[in-house]
Amino acid sequence: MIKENMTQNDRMTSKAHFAEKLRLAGLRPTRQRVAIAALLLDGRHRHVTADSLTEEITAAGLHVSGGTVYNTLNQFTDAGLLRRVMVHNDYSLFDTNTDHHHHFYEAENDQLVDIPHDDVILAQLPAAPDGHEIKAVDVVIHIQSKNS
Amino acid sequence: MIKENMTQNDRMTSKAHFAEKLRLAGLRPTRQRVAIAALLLDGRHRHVTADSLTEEITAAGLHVSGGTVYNTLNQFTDAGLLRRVMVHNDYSLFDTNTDHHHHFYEAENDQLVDIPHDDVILAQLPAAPDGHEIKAVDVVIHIQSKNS
DNA sequence: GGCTAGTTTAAAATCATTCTAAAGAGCCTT
DNA sequence: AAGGCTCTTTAGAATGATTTTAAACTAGCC
Repeated sequence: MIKENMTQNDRMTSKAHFAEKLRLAGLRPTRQRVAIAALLLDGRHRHVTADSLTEEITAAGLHVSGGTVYNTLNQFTDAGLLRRVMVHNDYSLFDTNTDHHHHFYEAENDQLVDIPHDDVILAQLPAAPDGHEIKAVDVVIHIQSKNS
Repeated sequence: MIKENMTQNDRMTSKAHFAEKLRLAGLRPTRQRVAIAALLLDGRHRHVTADSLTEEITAAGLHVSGGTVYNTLNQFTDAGLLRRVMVHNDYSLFDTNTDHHHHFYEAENDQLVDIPHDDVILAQLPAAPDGHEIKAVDVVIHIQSKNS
């Protein structure tokens, strides 16, 4: 999706690409949102926190205020560009992979690992309560290192 | 497990019952822990927060400091007497049902509903990463009211 | 070029949860 | 029943992630 060797022109193209992506999501493509989109929405699958994202932004020689980092993560999530993963409530984790997939979570190291989507989890789901419909199914498999 | 019409003697018996339960769990049966155990570990299945538990304690004409409510919930959870449910990260939810079961979660009303355990969820689980073993599998089915 | 609504900002506010240091209570031993 | 040692509880302060605030910007439109 994003090539290794980008020319100046490629960079501009991708910037426009992210701006367009934001517009389609109903978000005005501001400087900050485009910068964050370029970091998070490049197709790579990973998990970020408000903190780790701020570090990335800084490493890229940019600056975005803390409040905006939080707002942007929430807006991207609401727009379906990111997915919030619930594994603990110390802080929020966001997944750049919005496809339907599940996670292994190792509490010892607060480590989250994607479950390859071809490692299919077949589940016979119960019907949603009356008047309700299923929006999403989150499966978190808690793991721990073997004390062998 | 706990009868509707308890005599003074039954009450004392159940108090001893909870004290014993705590001892077996490796927890010294203090006044506060026994009181909370009597409220939470009576066999009824429900979901509580530090806040809702504090209200219950107050309603029962008792007082337990905030710090102790939190400590006790954590200790009960570590001892396997309660189960922590991860559905959002606004505050912690504890489930008095420690049996293996899953949940429906309705974000609109922050409502958590147990999935009847006979509504079996069959899942073909992937193998845990090398050197790890599966400790628990949490399934949360997010639901929303139909806009019919 | 300028308007206007939506956005960003730094700083303050919020809020659940944890920590602290001192006072209290199980419980074992005598 | 008293002593004592450790574990608990307590109220209040501290922490830390996240949200809110009010004022300074800016994207997109006329």
